[in-house]
Amino acid sequence: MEFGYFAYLITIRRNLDTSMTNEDTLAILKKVPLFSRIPDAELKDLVNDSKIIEAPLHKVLFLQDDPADNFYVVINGWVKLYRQTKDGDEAVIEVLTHGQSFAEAAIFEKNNYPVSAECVTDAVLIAIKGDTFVDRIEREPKFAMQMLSSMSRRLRTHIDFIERLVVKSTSERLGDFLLSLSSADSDPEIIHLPYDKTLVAARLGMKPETLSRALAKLRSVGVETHGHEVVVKNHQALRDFCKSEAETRAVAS
Amino acid sequence: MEFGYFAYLITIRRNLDTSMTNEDTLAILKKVPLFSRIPDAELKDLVNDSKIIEAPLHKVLFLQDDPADNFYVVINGWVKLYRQTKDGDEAVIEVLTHGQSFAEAAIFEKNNYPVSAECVTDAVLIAIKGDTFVDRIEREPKFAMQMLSSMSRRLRTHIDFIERLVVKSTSERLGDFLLSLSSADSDPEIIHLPYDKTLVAARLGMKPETLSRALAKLRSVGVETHGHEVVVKNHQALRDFCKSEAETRAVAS
DNA sequence: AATCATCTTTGATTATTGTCAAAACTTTGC
DNA sequence: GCAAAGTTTTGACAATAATCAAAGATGATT
Repeated sequence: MEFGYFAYLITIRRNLDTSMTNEDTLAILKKVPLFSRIPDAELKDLVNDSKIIEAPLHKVLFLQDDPADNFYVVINGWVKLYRQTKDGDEAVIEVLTHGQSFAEAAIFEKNNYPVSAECVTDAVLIAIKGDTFVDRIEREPKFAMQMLSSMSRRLRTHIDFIERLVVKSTSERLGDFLLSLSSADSDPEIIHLPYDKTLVAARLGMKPETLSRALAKLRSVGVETHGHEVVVKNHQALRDFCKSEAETRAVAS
Repeated sequence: MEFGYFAYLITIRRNLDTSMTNEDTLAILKKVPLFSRIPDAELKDLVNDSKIIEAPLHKVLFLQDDPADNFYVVINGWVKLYRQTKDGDEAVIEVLTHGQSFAEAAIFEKNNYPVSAECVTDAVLIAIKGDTFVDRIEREPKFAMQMLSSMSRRLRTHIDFIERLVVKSTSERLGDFLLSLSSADSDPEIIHLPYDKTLVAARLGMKPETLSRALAKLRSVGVETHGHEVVVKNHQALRDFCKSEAETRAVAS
């Protein structure tokens, strides 16, 4: 599926260079898990509220406390959701990629965004107008159910994150993260870090220096690093090390 | 409103001692924010899926990974949601009280509970059968919207929690917590801790000893403790100390 | 290939929080 | 009112992670 998805996105990108037709947008929406079970007729309406956005690296999509007018689906690239305090400290809440939606929650109750969103790679997104979408939910229960499922999944990832912050050490959190990126179970596996180590650190609630040292600690359970490639030589040893229960994937598949 | 609510609950409790009628249950449901905007006719149906539960202190309502058959609304008392690791470490995710619902998310997608739930006082709750409720959502969009609102509020409290765990010190977190319990803004204010300090500590992601020391640190910004009573002598000083933005309330009002 | 900027690692040190043990304080039941 | 159980605080110490500074890598640009 990965390959099909990306091949597909190349087509999309070509279209973007000229201009998107409604049919293109519809085709994209159908690929998004959040909308996969929505009948075509409904989706066609939704296209009118949707805008495809090509955003460059570092593009800020919105800032926390901005009025929430849109919610987003990532088509391609990576987006970081974060909180910033007055004195410049940053807490990364999530880092999302293709197929994942965000800021759905904010469009209910005419709220403001609880986080800021910034592209950490060049990215392609769909922005969906909030107010009309809310109307649509009220009319089409399938939308509502999809939304509820999506939000309960998000809730779960937050709970996982909180648990780890509270009970796990930095290297255990890193181990969990690596396992969540793992797609095979056969030793050795080469894992490609999807983004900067600085961002990985932030995403795991630690400083870059600490990540470096956490990575060093994992060498004793057979984890080797070469730039963005991480080699896991013994999955079971790593799982044991971080007392890992079966993990939720960090990346959409 | 507080007083009305409690007076009301006394009535409920008397009824429980004998036995609950459907009318009693309906009256309770109408008081719950989650259902406040649902038409009576709909709520009457819901009563058939609902059960009033009187649970004693330490009663475990469900364990994480149990199949999620019900979701709950707290009528009275306090309930703790938590994660437990194999080696006995515990992460408290939330502590809830009257008017607040929980485990709604789990009933979608026929999932398992992501957390365990335990009463930390004697408590009265409504348990609502999940599967029929999901059907009801699909038929009645107002339910869906209420649910979505409720879940987006929960999402926000989790994001707040994550942010604090990542960027704030233990005493800043404690300060935030006290401010969230604060109902007046006039100095001095006496705040009553709603539950054990051990639980407050867990709820803030720290050890009891650390809470004790955090409390000691806050003395320098005019916070005094006498058992479960905490006196805030200077709200502004406390706010400055924990760089507090306007806070979400920790307790339903 | 050389330069600049950025990212990553390492080292030395400090700050924060956790651990373990004991003492002080509360609460509850008798 | 006293014992027993449970909570909270304090003290000494250990472990963990952050900070600051510098040195190595890596990558992009010319």
